[in-house]
Amino acid sequence: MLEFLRHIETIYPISSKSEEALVAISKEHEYKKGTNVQDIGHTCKTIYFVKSGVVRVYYYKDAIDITESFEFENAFVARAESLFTGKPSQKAIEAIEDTTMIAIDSYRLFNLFDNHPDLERLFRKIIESSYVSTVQRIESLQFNTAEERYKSLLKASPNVLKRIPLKYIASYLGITQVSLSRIRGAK
Amino acid sequence: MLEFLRHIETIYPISSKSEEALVAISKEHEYKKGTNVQDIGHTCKTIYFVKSGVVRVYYYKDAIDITESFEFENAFVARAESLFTGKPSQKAIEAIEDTTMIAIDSYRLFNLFDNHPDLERLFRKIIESSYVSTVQRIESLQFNTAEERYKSLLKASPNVLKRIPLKYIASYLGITQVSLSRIRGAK
DNA sequence: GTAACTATTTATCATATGATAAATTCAATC
DNA sequence: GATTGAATTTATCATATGATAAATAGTTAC
Repeated sequence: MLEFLRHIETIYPISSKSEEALVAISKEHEYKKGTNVQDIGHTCKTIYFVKSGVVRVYYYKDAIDITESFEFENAFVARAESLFTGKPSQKAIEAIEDTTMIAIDSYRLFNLFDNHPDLERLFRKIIESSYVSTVQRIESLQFNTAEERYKSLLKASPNVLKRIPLKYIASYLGITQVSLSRIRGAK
Repeated sequence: MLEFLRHIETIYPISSKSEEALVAISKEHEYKKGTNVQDIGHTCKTIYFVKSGVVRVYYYKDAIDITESFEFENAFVARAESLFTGKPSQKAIEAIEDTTMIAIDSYRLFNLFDNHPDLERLFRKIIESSYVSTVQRIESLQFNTAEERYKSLLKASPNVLKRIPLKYIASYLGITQVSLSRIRGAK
């Protein structure tokens, strides 16, 4: 749990009482490569923190597997559209490597907010930065070519390329696996 | 200000003291059709609430005007990437119709959060739902065709079509104006 | 109400990406 | 370490969308 608390401190430092309360509703879990952390159709009641490994969020469009996002060490993952609305999610979370995650019970977390305003602030800030990166992603999908998107991903997160199968990267970029391969080949 | 407070109540009801504090840092402004509410290069220190009218957020890519989003009555607008990072924004906000907005001073708002946790919760919820819609927009840009995107926009917000010039809708959908015209014509 | 300007449509041609299939490389399992 | 299956690349053809230009429709300002 120490890494978890250390990472949180870089976002927004919270009191030791709040730390204790947060730890009390959090549990560490391990997932083998290739297994689902959460399944499609399940209502999201957990916010995860990736301690080690990588996960992806994916869904199906016309029976085709589409990767919505990746999350590496020291990042939070949840299926916001289900977490914040209470509806079943159309997405799944899968471990791409053997992954250790810290699972935070969202129901109990939201209840903590009443007596721990610093926790609410922490999670507000987490959502804020997720929001900012999501908006940037829209810009990239709106008018950049597939090649531009690939190159800026490569520049921004070279580790993605090293640790993630290309087929997942392709759908993340909004193109087919074959197209991505062609773009890489073109040099 | 009444509509403003009434709308807020539908998101998360706040105490009357918090209402007062919020009103104290908010001001009503009017913008003529076609004028910029905020310019490119300006650091965003204001959160706007659209009372009447429509605005769009836009930026330039290779000297081409791209509309990132529209906001109608009873919606909040801000340039998050600047507001939350303190950096100058690469985007502008423009009134598409004569528009009345309520401008909330973000610096003073964030300071209020310490003594008004209900205000912080309100704005956390506002960001949460913005985040959810942004993620849905990514899905639509990731693997839907231009025609699918146009049709679902038409279905989801028929008023967009009525009140927004097509050239703005085109770039919002990630296509050129000419392509959008073709898609509409194809019928 | 006309002139000037802007928005939208239509047409033509070019190109990036999709779809499909096959070949190759890589990885996992016994 | 050979076999099997999965991931990636390569090739071919089809198509949606881009780029450009010109025509038409609609709006604004005097």
